[in-house]
This record gives sequence, structure tokens and C-alpha cells, in this order.
Amino acid sequence: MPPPTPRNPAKPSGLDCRLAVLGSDVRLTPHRREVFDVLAGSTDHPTAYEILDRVKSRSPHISLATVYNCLDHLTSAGLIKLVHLERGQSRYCANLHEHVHFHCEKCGKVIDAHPAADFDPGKFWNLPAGTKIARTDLAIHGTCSACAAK
Amino acid sequence: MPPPTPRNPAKPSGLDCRLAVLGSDVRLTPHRREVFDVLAGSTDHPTAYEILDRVKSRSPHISLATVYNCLDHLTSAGLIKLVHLERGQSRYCANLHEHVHFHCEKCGKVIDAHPAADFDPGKFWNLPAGTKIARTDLAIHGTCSACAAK
DNA sequence: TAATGCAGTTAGAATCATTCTAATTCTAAA
DNA sequence: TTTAGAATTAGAATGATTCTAACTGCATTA
Repeated sequence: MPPPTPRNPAKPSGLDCRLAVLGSDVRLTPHRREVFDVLAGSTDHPTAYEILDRVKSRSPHISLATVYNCLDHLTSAGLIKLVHLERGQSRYCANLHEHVHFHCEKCGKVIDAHPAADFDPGKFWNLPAGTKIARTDLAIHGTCSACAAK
Repeated sequence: MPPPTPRNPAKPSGLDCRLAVLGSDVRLTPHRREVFDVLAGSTDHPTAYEILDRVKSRSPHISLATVYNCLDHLTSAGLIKLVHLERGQSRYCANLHEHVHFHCEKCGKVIDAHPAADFDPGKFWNLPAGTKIARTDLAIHGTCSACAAK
């Protein structure tokens, strides 16, 4: 009996469409697509619960576990970013352009700030020789213009 | 009956010694002092549990609630810093010199990196007019030299 | 000195975010 | 059509943090 030929799980067809990003890839199931679309259509850095609420309008039976599962897959594929600004719930962000997060300490709002100039962290901080930088997360905390005006 | 004269709770005496830092102040009770000393003597950014373990060698009866309580007071007084690098436990840092955190994604180690040059976040990112910056948190993720050498 | 008030402390309960588990369903390949 | 593997689900479990209510001890006031 000949050995079974290996399947090719990466072949796109029907629902099994994949996006290759940064060397990784995800199978974009309907739920993952919805979670991604909700996040891509949000600029407020929603939490997993907020994403669940928004996806529910389209898929009323989706569970929180599935939302976390989708978010983990999308994050490890590099399609979205996980943002930790405070204790408590994590927030998610689908803005893949280079940016940093401004966090208003008064109202809690999170605003994306885009680069005005090239930023090379290696120029500003002394890291031990041999250190390899994969990514940087800059959080700027302060008071947003609306709160500062009050 | 004359109204009671207000006490002056800020008057230092005996245990009631305070440190004024950044406009805020804390009453340095023995536990707060021990928590601070443990953190000041650590360079590994311990979690609340790790701090509890270390403080216990001096104060065997201290509780986790007290450690959290002390850490919150020390943090809001600006004597220590709260560091969020990953989901899960928060980490604490008593290095008050300007610095950023390098986080090794392989071994989990956190290393303080000190500035090699002046860094002005306002120069590199477009923030809405009127935004007030209070502080910035930069986390650099990557592979430390020891892990990179393997 | 005794009474009082308040901040600090405590153990344990409660809460909240996240992860795990086991059963079920779906998809695509054989 | 069968099968294997991945996705999905509800609910349980876990883990981190916060809350609660009682207690302690210092410092002020009587």
C-alpha cells in the first residue's frame, strides 16, 4: 500500500482563503473575518468584550472564547496588534501603519499617532551589544486636547 | 464648645516620615519602606507575588493585599513605576532614571535601557494640537544577546 | 492617662479577564 | 462518503487584582 500523499493545507479554496502577512498566515474563517472587519472598522481600540458585542450584531451566536481565539490567531499572524496600556482588559488595534498610542489619563481615550519623522530606537537607548529588536511599543500618556480644554 | 482645631497629618514624627516626590507624597510605613527597599534592590522587574516572597523574609506576616496596597501608594507617589509588557501579571520597577524596557521574547527577561541621546516624542509623532504629554512608556521587544547567541 | 479617630493591615471573599476542556460541528481531502 | 483536522461552543477553571469587614496601633484630644 503506498503511503498517503501529504495534503496541502495552504491551498486557498472556498472559505479557506489565507492572507500571507509578514511570513505568517491565517485561515480566514467567517468568524475571523468578522472579528477582523469589526476591528478594522473601529478606531477606538476595543476590548475583547466590546469586539464580541459588535460582532454579535452580525453573528449573534459567536462566543467570547471564539473572539479570543480569533484575536489570538489574527495577532500572531500580524494582522492586528495587541495593546496594553493599563491594568485590566487588553485592547486591540487593526491599524498596521507604523504608529504609537496616545492614552488620555482623564477620559481613557486612545488615539493613534503617526510618525512625523523616522524613529530608530537604537539611536536613543543603549541596548547591550547583540540585542535584536523585533518591534517597539510606545505609549504616550497625558491629557487629550478635549480634556485639557476643560 | 469651640470647634476642634484641625490636625496636621503631614507632620513627620516617629513612623510618620514622608518623602515628597513630584509634588505627591507617601507616608513611609514599615511595610511600604520594605516593599520599596525590596524593589530598589531588584533589577528584574518583579511581579506582586515575587515582591511578596522577598518581603516575607523580613516580614513573614505581610499579606498580598498589603503588598498591592503598598505598591499602589508608591506608584501614585511616583516612587516606583508600573510596567505592562505582556498579558498577565504587572511588573514593578524602582529605577526612576529615564529609561525604557527591553523585553526578550525568548526568555522573558526585562532589561532597563538608558538614554544615549535626548528623546522628544513630540518630534517624532503627530499628536493633535493641545495634547499634553505627561510621560511615555517605550517597550522594545526582541531577542536578548544571550538568546540570540544560541 | 484615657478615649477617640483614622490610616494601615489582614484574611478571605469577590470580581474580572483570560484560558482551558470536552463535546460538537464544519471543511476539505481521500 | 468517510475521515482527519481545525474551528467553534458553553461552561468550568484559573489567575490576577480588588473589595470587604474586622482588627491594630499610633497620635491627637479630652
